[in-house]
Amino acid sequence: MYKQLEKNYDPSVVEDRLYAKWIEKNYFHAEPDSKKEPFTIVIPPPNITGQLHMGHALDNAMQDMIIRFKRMQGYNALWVPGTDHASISTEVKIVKQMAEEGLTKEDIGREAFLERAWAWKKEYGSRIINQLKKLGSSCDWERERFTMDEGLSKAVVEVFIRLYNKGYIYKGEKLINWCPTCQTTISDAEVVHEDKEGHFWHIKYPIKGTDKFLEFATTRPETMLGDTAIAVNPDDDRYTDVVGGVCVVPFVDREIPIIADSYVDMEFGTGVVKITPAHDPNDFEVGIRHDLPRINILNDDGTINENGGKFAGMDRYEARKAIIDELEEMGLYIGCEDIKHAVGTHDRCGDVIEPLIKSQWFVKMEELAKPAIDVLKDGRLQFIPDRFGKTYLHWLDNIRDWCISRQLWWGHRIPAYYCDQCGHINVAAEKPNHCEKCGCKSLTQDEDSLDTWFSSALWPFSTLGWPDQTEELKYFYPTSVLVTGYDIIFFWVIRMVFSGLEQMNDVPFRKVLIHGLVRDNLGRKMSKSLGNGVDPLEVINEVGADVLRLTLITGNAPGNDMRWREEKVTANRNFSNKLWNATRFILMNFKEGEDIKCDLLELTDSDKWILSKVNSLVKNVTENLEAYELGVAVQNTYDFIWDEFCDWYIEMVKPRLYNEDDKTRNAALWTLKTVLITALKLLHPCMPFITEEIFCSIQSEEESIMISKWPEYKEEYNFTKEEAAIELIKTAVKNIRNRRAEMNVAPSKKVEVYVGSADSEVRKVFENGKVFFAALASASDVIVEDNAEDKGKDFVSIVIPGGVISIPFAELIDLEKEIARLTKEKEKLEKEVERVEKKLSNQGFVAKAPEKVINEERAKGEKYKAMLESVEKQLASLKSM
RNA sequence: GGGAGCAUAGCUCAGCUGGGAGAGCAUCUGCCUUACAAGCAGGGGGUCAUAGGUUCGAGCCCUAUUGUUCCCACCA
Repeated sequence: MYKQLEKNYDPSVVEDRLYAKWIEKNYFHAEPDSKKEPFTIVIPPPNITGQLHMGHALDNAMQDMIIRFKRMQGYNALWVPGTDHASISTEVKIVKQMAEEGLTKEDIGREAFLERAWAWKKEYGSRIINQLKKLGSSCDWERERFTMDEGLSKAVVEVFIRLYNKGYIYKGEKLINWCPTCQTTISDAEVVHEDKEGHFWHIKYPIKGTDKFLEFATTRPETMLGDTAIAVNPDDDRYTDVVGGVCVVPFVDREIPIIADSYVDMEFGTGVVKITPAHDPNDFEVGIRHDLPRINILNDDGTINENGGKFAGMDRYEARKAIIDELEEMGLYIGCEDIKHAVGTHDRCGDVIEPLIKSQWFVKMEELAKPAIDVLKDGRLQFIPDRFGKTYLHWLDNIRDWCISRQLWWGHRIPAYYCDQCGHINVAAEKPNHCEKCGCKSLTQDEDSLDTWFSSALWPFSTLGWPDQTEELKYFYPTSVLVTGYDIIFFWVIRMVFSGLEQMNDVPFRKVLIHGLVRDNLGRKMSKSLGNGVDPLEVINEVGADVLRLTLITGNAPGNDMRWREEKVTANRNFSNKLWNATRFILMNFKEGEDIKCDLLELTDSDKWILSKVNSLVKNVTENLEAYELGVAVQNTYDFIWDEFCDWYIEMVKPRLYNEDDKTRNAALWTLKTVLITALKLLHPCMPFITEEIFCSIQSEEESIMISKWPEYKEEYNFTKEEAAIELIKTAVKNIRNRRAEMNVAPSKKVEVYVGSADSEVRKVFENGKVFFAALASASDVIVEDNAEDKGKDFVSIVIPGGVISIPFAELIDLEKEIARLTKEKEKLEKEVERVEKKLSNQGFVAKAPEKVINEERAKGEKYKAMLESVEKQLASLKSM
């Protein structure tokens, strides 16, 4: 009936075995079922290029914890897994791989390239999935999806067409972010502004027809090759006479107007700004206002193009230097100052982004953003913690159109077909036979592909079958909660929200649980370049997934970053060891075929105490999990198991277990088992493996803890009186241990302990708890008596609430020390009494504080007064010796 | 320039709607007590950043200040 446990718990063996069992039993799978309430999570799909790092481990540990909790609670819990094609990352990897063979994309062509990419996906795409399994993730693997699989690609095309037909997607010539390294456009969200050391070059342009100059400063001198105006503020008296004049751009000898525009800040620098509409967002706007030409001076690889005259062909930085050199020779260079300024860089490759004008595809955001703002404001969407809602709103309030086309091959190709005859754009799921405008049969598909995030934006509904109206979609959408890091709100969360609202007319998820970053032990970001990353798989190999998960879940609040500390791992490993050994101990005491059914009436005070404790814990943990306070929930379970259950209850129960004749032995066994199973269930969502292993060893009715019923708070397990009784005994035990330690009494020395109290209730408590009280207090015998008077010089006395404990330590007593100790005790109690009395004599307190608080204070006051009286008596008696 | 977070024991961090300051690690003392030395028992250590305010009562709410971290932003 009961399987004895191995001496040591070996996660490396157990975890794989149990995971295989869960898979085999199909526990992770969920089907629509109108009789049950759904609870859905979609995984933030990891990149197929990715390897599991601590961020993934945290994110997925949290999701698994939530989904396991909900599954046990009786929800129809579905966790949809999958991966993202990660267009840029993957393409870069494949290009690199080809480069080693001396090949380029152009060499092999689009089709062959895509073949390679799919082969790559096939080989590496499952890697991170297997790593998620090692973590214990209870995803429904039958529903695993990939952003480029057939169904999801269909969804992408469908959304593109719908948005295009509504006018939300358009193609236009705009200033975009260009990455010269990756040779593609990127969205605003992918540009990170980094403070970099740079130079501020002061230059002057000659004013045509005069011998005067206009002086200005720039951080990018090479852009002067594309200057089409020079601007001053209309209110700037210094320049009123030159406005309307013309400057000459050196090298290219272009004549450009001197214009007045309020965008120019008079206070800054010389109050003169060169205008390059083709390479600067502000200048672009100025250019529109003044109808200026836009001259692009850059090639896609970041070199200067033919518009750069003699500098054509040079790299942008090379040209920068050459221009300064030549300006100096021409006497147009004034000087240079070192400055620190924000430079836009590509988040993937780190290269400096060049703003330039290209014809690209955009999603018009204004209309789409509105409902996304509304759902947060009206509470249909909620961030945990709340504050991230502000980040979300701020971004949406300032949103600009989303550039979705990428000059990449790996991804969803834009479903737009240009008529070779009339140039009309035909947007359709399949290549049309003829142009819808002119009927011409020759059409060419757009070469570009879509931003990776365009497909992941659809993830919450595309994975459930959309655009088909599947049962899954109807049942599981909207999903319940999205778990992700704060660094991904802009990229993904926002785009899923407006996409869900637009296509499904409902939020994609009701809640967004935000977590922070896992940093190294010095608080630095884990990064490849620093080499400070901790590999979660190594941690799993060493201590198991349970301990990894426990370490990630505990000790930090939602949304906050956490530090990875080796000591914490060790402490948590020790906890799992503690749990294992506690179970071993319990199982050792069960006998084959023993009946452990038990009536509540058979329970002792201590049984009721721990039952009552675990009952409160059930309530507490459930509430915390429901509020997504995962760390608090687990911490409370941890504390309960270690402190209350192991350190106190098991110790209390030992004498009963060791004594075959003890009539309450069965009650003890029943309580041990009941409490342990309850605690295991509470711990299961966080530590799925060890709890399953123990659960299956200690009881035989159910086949798995993960499909067992989540414990519920039961009023009949609420034993307030017994709780108080045991707390009193604990106080007595602690005091006795303390005194013994202070007096250096060897733990092996056992002496009688007298408990004196005038209160029959108190006497009853100690009578009832005599057996374990003796064991815990190293007593050879416990004598409970109604005499609470001091026992004189042969005894050490300890005052506890409601009574006095006396221990015969005559030979150990140092009268002076004892008097000093009691005097200190007396002073302490006097202070307490004073504090309570002050509080109770405060009219405001008595009038306004809740009754419960006042009563508690009164009770404390009485308790302390009685104890003080007792201490005073003792002191007097000692002093008289 | 705008916004947010953090500041609690030597270290790393909890502290849920305001009712007498907690954990882990570290440290000191004593224990191989038949589940666990990856353990047990006991101790020391905090005017909860500073200054005001609200309240009967503030680590928690409000205001300001200091330090620190992060996010957003087109000052050339």
